[in-house]
Amino acid sequence: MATERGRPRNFDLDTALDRALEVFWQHGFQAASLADLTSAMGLSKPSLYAAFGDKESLYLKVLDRYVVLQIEQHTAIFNSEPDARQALEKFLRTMAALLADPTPPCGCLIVNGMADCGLASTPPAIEQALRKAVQRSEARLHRQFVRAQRDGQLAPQINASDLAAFFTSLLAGLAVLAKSGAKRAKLDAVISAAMSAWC
Amino acid sequence: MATERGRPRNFDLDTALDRALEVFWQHGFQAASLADLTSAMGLSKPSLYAAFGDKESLYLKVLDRYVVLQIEQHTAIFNSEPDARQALEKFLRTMAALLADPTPPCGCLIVNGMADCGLASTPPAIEQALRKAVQRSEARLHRQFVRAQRDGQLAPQINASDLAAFFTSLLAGLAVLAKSGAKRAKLDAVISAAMSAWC
DNA sequence: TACATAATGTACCGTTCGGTATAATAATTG
DNA sequence: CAATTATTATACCGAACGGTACATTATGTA
Repeated sequence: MATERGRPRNFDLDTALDRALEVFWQHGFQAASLADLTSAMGLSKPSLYAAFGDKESLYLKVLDRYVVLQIEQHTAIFNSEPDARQALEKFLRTMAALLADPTPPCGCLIVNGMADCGLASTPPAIEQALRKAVQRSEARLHRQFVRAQRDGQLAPQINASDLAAFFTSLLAGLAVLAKSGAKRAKLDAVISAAMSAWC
Repeated sequence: MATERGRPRNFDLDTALDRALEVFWQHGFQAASLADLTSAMGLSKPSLYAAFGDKESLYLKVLDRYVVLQIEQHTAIFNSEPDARQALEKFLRTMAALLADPTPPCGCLIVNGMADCGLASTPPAIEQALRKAVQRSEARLHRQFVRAQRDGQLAPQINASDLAAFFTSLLAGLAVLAKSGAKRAKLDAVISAAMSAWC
């Protein structure tokens, strides 16, 4: 039989993950309690454990989903604008608008989580996954810049890796600045200053 | 009598605060337990409460001390170099070296704490103090840039406020990048790219 | 209908948390 | 040497935590 045996679960895995994403995004791994999670996801603790494992395992699934969605969004923006420099600026300003939006969740899940990486506070697997998430985001920018250089839209003497690191750092800085209460105008001013690194 | 009555405390307030600073720096406000704090500070819970109040009050004292020490350090670096642009770069590279140092505490206390600002996770007073700490740090840079313009070392058409916001964002980004495992060479590359915003 | 399977709600476990009452101890004043 | 005053250590409190055992209920197959 290809059909599932027994009682099927009456909730959707992905939507439940999205609810969990919101909770972790707002509270972080530590501060998000199982009560918060089960309440937001609309299921009981045993159901949560049966479907996603323990809290750490759930966070890792949520983080992976976040990165995938994020990369897709970035790619869509880059593809919507043929001029490489304008595409980057459009990408940055879109991110700034999202970060400056005061309605939760605020900031960036990865940046928020990275701050909690310390001693015993965060499981090693989570720290590792967060580091990899930053690398994935930076690699996405790197690919974009290499392509721009190949297309002659970015000066060849510029180091694409360094530029990717710079703009990754910029995004993280914008996320922190936004959480500190900076309005969108300030983030846009920062972006304008940063764009001078392009050429 | 000007002398204190009763048994004097047999520990130093400032050194105890420094120990608490290390603990909060590594673990953040939430994850730092009273057991961690009393152990590192070398005093019992009642002594801690008598001297510093509750955990939130202690954190606020620690944060204020951190900001004061930080601003002093920044000022010392700026004063050690007459050329404004070189002073800024020296300042940034010194910060990068500290951030990239793998021996704990890692990152920036303010940036780490800012990430935890969400819903019920962090007391409002702490969020407010963290925001103010970012503003203080940015104001320190702003003063430096205004002075540089007055001395003719920074182009007058540049907006000093925007530049201060940009380099504040850069510092936050460097702190996050460092926690994600970036080596000092990468941070230095980011700084080199960022310095193009100066002129 | 009867059985099998899996998800569900409830109640609970041990641990750790922040914070405090109590009692003993050490140091300064007269 | 007493008396005073504040610090100290121990033990404890209620609450919240992550995680789980158990019995129940709902859905599928035959």
